[in-house]
Amino acid sequence: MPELPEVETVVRGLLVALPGRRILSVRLGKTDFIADPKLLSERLPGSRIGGVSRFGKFIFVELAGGAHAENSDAQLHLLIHLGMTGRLTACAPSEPVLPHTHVFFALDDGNELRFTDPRRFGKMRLVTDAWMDDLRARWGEDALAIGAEEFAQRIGSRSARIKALLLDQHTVRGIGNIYADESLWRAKIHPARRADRLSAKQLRTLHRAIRTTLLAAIELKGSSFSDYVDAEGNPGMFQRMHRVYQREGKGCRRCGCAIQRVQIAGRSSFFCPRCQPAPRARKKSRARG
DNA sequence: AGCTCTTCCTGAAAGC
DNA sequence: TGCTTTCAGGAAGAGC
Repeated sequence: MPELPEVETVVRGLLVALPGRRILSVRLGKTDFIADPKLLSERLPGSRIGGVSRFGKFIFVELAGGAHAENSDAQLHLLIHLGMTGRLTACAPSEPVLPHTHVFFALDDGNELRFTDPRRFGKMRLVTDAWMDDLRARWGEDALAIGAEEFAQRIGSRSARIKALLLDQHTVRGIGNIYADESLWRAKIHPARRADRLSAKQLRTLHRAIRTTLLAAIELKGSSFSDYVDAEGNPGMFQRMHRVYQREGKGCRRCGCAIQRVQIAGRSSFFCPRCQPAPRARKKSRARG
């Protein structure tokens, strides 16, 4: 399940293989996850790849030129989301093709960029600079870029449960189920707590916990459970460091108490019942005086 | 408006 | 053993 650290790892790998390369041809398999497959095969051939960067869980591949590129306003770039099982790898064309590989880009150095995605929760589309500007302006800030103050501002006034907000990409971009649980455990905050009932100190602690967790995961090249691999096809190592995720019934690494699991926002949420105390139900307007 | 639930998809794992 | 059922999850869209 690629979240921010996994996507960051893929991008770092692609930065070695892609910038400066020209896309010679495009070959497509299933295309129901591509916004406009015809546009993709028409416009990409001839494009030169510039930078590769990450925004939340999106991979942004900057392009220059390409077929029918009359003016720079119409320059299209490639936006890719790995969804849950997406893999983006650069390799020799002679490498065996994994099942569910739906996109092949032939590159001018003889290598091939492939997109593999069994579940096809991934997304691929060509976007203009204006489209990207709009995305950056209207959607959440990247989880590693956001400051403590803006984080508290975006989160602190909301009545939704904190876990649901961390998963909502319109609030903060890049956090998924694994790193939401790991960050909340680190910050000692129960996933079902209402965001607007967290103290300012807890919001600061959570902001820091998210940064620490994400940066540590990037160091270890992400978490691999089922499908995730980096751009070279290697798994990450952070899953060995997980404190709560997928550890139901096992001992909390801080206090030894058995990790519990609840459903929040339709997702399994793992937490320590002792370190992360449950929210207490407030009684409505009890008669005073 | 804001929040939560449902849906998409496939393969691994659990259940019978 | 082999089939069926359940579950996992990102994010859009529906529903409340």
